[in-house]
Amino acid sequence: MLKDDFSDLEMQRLNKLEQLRAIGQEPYPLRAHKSHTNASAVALFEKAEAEGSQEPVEVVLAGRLRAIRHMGKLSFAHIEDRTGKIQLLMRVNEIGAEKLDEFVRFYDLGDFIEASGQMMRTRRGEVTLQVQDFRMLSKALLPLPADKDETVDGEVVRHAQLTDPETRYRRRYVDLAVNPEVREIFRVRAETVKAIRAFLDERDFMEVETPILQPIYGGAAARPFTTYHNQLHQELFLRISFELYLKRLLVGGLDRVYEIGRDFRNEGVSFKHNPEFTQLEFYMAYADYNSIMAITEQLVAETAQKVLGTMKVQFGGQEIDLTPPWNRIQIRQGLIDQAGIDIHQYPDADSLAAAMREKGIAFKPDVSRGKLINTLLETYLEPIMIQPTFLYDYPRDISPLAKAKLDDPTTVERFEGYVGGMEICNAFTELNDPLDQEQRFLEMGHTYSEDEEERNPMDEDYLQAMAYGMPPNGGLGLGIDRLVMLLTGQHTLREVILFPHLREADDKPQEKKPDEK
RNA sequence: GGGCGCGUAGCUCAAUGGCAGAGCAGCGGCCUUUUAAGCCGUUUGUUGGGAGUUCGAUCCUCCCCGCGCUCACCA
Repeated sequence: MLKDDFSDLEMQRLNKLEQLRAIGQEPYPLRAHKSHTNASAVALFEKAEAEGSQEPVEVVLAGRLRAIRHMGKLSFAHIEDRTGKIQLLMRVNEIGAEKLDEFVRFYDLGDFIEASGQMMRTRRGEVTLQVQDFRMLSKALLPLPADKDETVDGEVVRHAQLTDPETRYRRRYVDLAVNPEVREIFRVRAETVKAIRAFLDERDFMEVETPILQPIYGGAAARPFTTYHNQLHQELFLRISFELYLKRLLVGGLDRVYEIGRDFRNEGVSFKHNPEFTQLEFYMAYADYNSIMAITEQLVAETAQKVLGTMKVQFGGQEIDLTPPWNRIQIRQGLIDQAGIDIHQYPDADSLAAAMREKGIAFKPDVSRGKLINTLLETYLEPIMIQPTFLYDYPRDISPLAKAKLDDPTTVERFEGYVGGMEICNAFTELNDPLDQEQRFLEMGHTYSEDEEERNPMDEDYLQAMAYGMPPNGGLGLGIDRLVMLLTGQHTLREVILFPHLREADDKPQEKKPDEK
């Protein structure tokens, strides 16, 4: 039972709850009767004040008790709702000794209360609700972390703030309840997604939903999560991307489609990787990677403007200017400049590997030319792309769904967008030639060994769809979580994902799982 | 998965191979304009879990759990 684990502190609160019931006060009443938000009550009072009105401003406010200061025959408190905090003043003159005593004895920080009365201004000038009556809306049995705010020269200084990351992520509700800046991050996140939708909707894109449980996964090089449908006796994969389904829709005449949703990748966790993450993908018929580049920088810049009111963000101690046009670096030229290697002089993996070895660059042996080039990108280019940059023209062998360049069959029309040294999007002129696509699938089958899980399986139905005719198109995948990191100045995905993945908390240490060795 | 670091009261953090502490929160008082309210008094704990060394372990050693950083992985 819940209360079996209660500490003395928590038992005290439970006692208070029972005492409230004993005097006929329901600690969890069915309904509240809040008439104003805290902010609107303040605004209402200030307006009346400005107009010199003598009419009392009567309101019913509700919120969570965040500060209590008892002073004998009166008590001050602050309650907080979604619009902020407001001070309550409870005087024995208005509410009577019995009611004041009730507040002192049975109400704790963290409780939700409702209070009615008239707005007034204290001697110190704070707009305050002078309480006529109040009641419990919800008794909190567990105490919230005891933070306290101090105002020094107008700056709010937080004391004893909840900072332990494990508590913050595992009990995000507590984190949100006591850390307003965390609530702000998720407000920005919600606004970001809203702005992206608006941007695409305005351009006649149609939002769609495609399968998350897929019989064949594809569209990215990643290991999938697997699951099983009991009735159908079918192995299923959680999608690693939306790509192949969205492009099928282009075949069906849906020229502009997008989806915002969750991808799942069974890989390591890091500051920029979470096993499930939110992705935007859109596909646009009759576009190519050049037009997608232009739309992408516009999308990100407009979103920042709408959400933050500026296209300049602070990230990693640097100011990043998202205003279009972004930098554009062709991979070959970028590597000539930064690594001193012209990849065109090394048409195969062996020769490129030799050149890299000569320069003392560490790399994994026995990988494709494309993967070697990718290593070069990560080493030489990624870290320096702080200001928004499109890196373009990728190796064909690591881009099986992108169309090759006319004058260079080893290179495809693909770009990735980097901001703050972090990849935020990936796009290409989509391959729409079914025979070429089939060839690519076959090549992937050779490039990756049978047991490599990021090997993309041949998707026969996708090929068939393409064989019916797919309009030329460009598509984009953009990591929403990473974009929100950028817009909120956070340096780990965990800060922008409400419930980030953590290892399972084990209350009974020493006990190994049965299947563990 | 590897390496490094961390885990002490509800929160933030001290401490020492020898009785485990402070502030806030809590509890009991005083207090009618406070706002980290103040003043007086007072309680907290399996020092993440287990084992070992030791007369004695929160401290040293080992194992386990969790978190963080980092490497690997991640077109």
